[in-house]
Amino acid sequence: MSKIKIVDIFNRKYPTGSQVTVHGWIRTRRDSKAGISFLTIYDGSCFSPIQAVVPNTLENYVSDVQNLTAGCSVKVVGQLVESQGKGQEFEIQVTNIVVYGFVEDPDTYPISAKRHSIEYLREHAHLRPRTNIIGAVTRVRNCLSHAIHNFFYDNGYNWISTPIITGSNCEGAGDMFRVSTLDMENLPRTAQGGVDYKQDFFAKETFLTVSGQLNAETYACSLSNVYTFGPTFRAENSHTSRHLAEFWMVEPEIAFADLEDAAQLAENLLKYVCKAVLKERADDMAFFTQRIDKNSIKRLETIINSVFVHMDYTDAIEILKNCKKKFEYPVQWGIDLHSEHERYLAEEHIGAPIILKNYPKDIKAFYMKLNEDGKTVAAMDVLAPGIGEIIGGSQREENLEALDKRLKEMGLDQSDYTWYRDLRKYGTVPHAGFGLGFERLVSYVTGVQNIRDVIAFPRAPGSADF
RNA sequence: UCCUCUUUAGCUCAGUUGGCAGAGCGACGGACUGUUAAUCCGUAUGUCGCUGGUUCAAGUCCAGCAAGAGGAGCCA
Repeated sequence: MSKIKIVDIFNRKYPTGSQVTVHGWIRTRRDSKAGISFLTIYDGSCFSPIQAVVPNTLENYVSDVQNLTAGCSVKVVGQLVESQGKGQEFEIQVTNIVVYGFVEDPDTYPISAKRHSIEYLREHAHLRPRTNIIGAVTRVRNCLSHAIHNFFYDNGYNWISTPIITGSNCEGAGDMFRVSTLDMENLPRTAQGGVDYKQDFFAKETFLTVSGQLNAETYACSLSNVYTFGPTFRAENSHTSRHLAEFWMVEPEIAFADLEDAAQLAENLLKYVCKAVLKERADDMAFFTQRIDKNSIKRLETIINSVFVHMDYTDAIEILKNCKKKFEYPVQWGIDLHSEHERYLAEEHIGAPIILKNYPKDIKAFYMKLNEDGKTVAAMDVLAPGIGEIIGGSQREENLEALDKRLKEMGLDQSDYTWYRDLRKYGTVPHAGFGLGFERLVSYVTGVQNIRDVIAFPRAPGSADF
């Protein structure tokens, strides 16, 4: 008698006739007057639940089995057999059942067997992993996460755990959360009346990171190929279906590489992880396709089988100018593209992910490599239909003189970037990288439209429950 | 931060011209059944988001507030 995972039953790890023990939770109970009850039990190991057939001859049939409702936790022991009924391959003929926990007041149990709105589930974030949809999202997310690590490991990348707490407030990617142990009710003051951060824990102002890129660059400039994969924090008041205050980001950084290398890496990575999901989570993807978004599987196949379209910003502007579509924001060279423009390019003009490259320098960050035209930088965005920017990256400016010029142009202080500038002083190399929003990837892959439903406990402005 | 929409039973939602608070599902009780989101019969369930106003009368009209959702901006 072995304690097993339900997934291994469907993987035929145990021959029919085996004695098995399954631990899990009740999805539904159906009683038959033939003297048996049918339980569907899930343990999270795969999408499908297992059916357990419980005879009324068990001594706790009336006291326990007859009182089982959705959400009760049980152990069932019995023989694995081919199902006598239609609808499932296998079932367990139960000889012993133990109830660990009943559901107190089933009438008010928030997760009934019926369908709930995704917003309702979000308000019960501690119970929603019990649902089909969040269970499936969780397994796909896990699969994507492992696929990312596998991809980089197989290609010789080192995973760098860059710091969560940063003393640099010049990472340049948005508003930051302050990290402090100072007593907010009684702040220490300098002689000038400002807050005296010398008395704070790190003896300076500190924040939560908005990007691991600058730190990752230091390791790329010695280990050649590295990546970070960790939490990222942005204190922006964004109230949309694709922003979180706390999210996970994948940031590869490659040395002796240019923008084209980074673009190729992005394409290879996306194709690799999509293949992994199709192969390893076919059950969950079938569910998403059936119930959430009928294009879920097709979308992955499109990514895998297509060559990503590359397009220069300058050409994109021409396409937008010459297309018949009316935009709210007028198009001209030099503007930052708006959602409506990116959507048109990815969804209508191409209909697949598109890599936009070489943006005007004035709308991009200081560290991006200035192109020979002197007007554009070697930046790229990967735009996915339906979700927008899923990857943003660039070749980095490796020339110290050019970097300093850009810092000055943008009103930034050289002295804040001492260690970053050192990389250009001592054996500088051309290098490039990008950031992939992990939750945006999970959202895109599953078809679950709100990013708050693809992370366990979403943090957003005005919302940090659980 | 701006614009739009939503808020009625445990859940999903109807509620007409201002006139007795409704349905489906779930829960509970029963019937039936190797069942499949079972089916059939029955029962109970309400601060109509909150506060104020108009009216003989407000779920419905008006004002304010709150929460949620979608879009914009910012970005991943």
